[in-house]
Amino acid sequence: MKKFYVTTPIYYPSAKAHLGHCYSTIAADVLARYKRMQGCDVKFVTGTDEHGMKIETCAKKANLSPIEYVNRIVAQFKELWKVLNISYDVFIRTTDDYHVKSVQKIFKDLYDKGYIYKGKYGGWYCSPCEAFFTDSQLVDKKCPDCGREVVWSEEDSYFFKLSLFQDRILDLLKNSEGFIEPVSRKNEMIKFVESGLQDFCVSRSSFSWGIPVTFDDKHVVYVWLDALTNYINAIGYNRDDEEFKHFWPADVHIMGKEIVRFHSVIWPAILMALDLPVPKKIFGHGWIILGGDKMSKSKGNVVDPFVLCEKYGEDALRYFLLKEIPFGSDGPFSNEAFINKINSDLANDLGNLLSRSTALVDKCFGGTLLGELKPDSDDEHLASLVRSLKNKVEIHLDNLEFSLALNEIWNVVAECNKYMNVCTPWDKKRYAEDQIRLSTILYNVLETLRVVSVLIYPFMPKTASKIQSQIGASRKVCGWHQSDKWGVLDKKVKVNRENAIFPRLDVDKELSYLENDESSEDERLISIEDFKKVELRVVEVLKCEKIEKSNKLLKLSVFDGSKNRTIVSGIAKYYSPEDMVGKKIVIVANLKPSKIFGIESQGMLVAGSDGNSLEVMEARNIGAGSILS
RNA sequence: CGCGGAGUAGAGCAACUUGGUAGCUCGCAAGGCUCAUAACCUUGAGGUCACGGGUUCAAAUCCCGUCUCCGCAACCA
Repeated sequence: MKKFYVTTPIYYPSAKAHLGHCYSTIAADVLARYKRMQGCDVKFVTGTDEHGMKIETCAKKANLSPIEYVNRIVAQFKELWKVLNISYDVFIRTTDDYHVKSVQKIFKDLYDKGYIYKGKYGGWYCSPCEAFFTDSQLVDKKCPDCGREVVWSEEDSYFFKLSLFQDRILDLLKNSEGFIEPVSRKNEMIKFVESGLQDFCVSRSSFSWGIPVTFDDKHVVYVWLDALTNYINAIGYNRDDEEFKHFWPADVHIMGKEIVRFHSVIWPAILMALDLPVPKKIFGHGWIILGGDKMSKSKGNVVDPFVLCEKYGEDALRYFLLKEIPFGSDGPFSNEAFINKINSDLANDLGNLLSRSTALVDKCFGGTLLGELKPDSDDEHLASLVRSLKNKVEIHLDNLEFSLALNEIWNVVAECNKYMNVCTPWDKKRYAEDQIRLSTILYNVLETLRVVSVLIYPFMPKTASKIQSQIGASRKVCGWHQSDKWGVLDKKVKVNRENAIFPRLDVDKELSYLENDESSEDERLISIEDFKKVELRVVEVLKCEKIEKSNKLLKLSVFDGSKNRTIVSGIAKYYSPEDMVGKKIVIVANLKPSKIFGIESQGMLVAGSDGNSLEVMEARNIGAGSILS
């Protein structure tokens, strides 16, 4: 059986996953599903790159250990992939034990072979930010983050001898057909390599959140040797030789164009140093541009993939990203374009085709076709288009031309809608004498839908199976290899008409929901009277304990100025009981008491959360019992 | 002169390598149909192809220059 190994980058969990992460991952998922359908032995790897100073800093800010911090964000990534129906085989974390061990061994091996040596790394250091910057990063010779003075500083570092590989890399870039795609990026990389490669730093001693260098405990492995080697470690390098040899080299690494350089220069050099083959293809896709006034106004957080999936289904998002933006070029995302695309392509074209055809089968034949066919010359055009569709889709998918593949499929959908308009199967007079012909027309439409459903499966798995269930196509006629056959569907097929697979959306309504514009803002405004109804009171925490069997809940005893109250709050993930005792915090004092986990909670504490971290509002200098206004 | 990409109908894009009446999708307008999710089908309106110059019988397409926008500039994850 042929193997196929596809990867996404491993993402940096310093903040929530965004649309760009979704884009790479969805593309990789489509390929993985496509190859599995074809019968390949597929390995699809994604994961997270969890080390580095930035994580260390973010964790400190959130008052967490680095591992606690990344655990939390990694959980969000995984949740998002679940929501998006991503069928990865391996989720590798650079904190995984097997990865850590392998990186240490790789580091040592390269050191022993002489590809890694000890040197000095210099940079502009900003001590409040604890960060190094290069000359070019400085803004007015000051720290680009905080604007303060920086000082030149040097530290010992291990370096990888990238310079040694210049000729071999250049040869690879120039002479390996299809190694970097799209080709425009290839020329860029060649220019870059020709300008001369310098050794790069592979260890740091200025922070500690990383994989320790086994033979020099001051140092941790820095970035690329840690991150890039995930691609071999995930499939068993230094651990499971058989598995590794089966899947390596990767068939394609998918990534955003900004990291093509590291994958096409540094990564092959590392592999060469390890005497391993280089990957077959590096594909650098374009970026999703978030434009438009409304979007930038609220800084892009309007585009929350979780919200989009929940509201419109993951298939709609998967479709939109791959259909609208040619893979390789940049393309815009806007809520408006997204909603419009759902309406035009998914509701009007595909959804409506399914709806009108199954409705007619119900109406004319009580849901079950006659079981006899009477072909006509009208059918030939449609049939031949359908038969040749699989081949076109495969060519485009093999070239990672997702949008072109979808174009071909939607051409057939449009052609099928035309076919119905020409054949007018709703015309009772026309077919009064010829029910078999009528049945045949509807059969042809369902057969087209069967093929379409199979071919869109990699893109929209859930939609594909919805269509198959509605047209009564059994699993055994929905294999990939049956998608270039015409007439496979049972001739006496019984349809199961159900709700619209993509209900038409009201654009204005959806936009105001998604963007919270003025009109809906009015409804959110409250009067001062409304506000005065809320009694905010400072209380002092006397006792605090974890509630047994719950993950999130703490039980607090507080003094509100006149009496003690019990408050149950879902902050256990962020605060330990010891943290809370003695704190003066703000509560909503006149909230109706309610029972949580069997305990009556007499108020609600006020806390702020950005989704990643949570902070309880404190009132340090106001006495317990004070009312806030 | 650091490197590279882009500027084409209201919007988003294609055509540029291999010069020859500017295509697609959405939107808009008119008509058809009425099975269907006010969906489907047909037709139409709308562009001096960023600007200036050059080569040519002929340039969005080749050459030179100008302007504007956007990435990259290596040790940033």
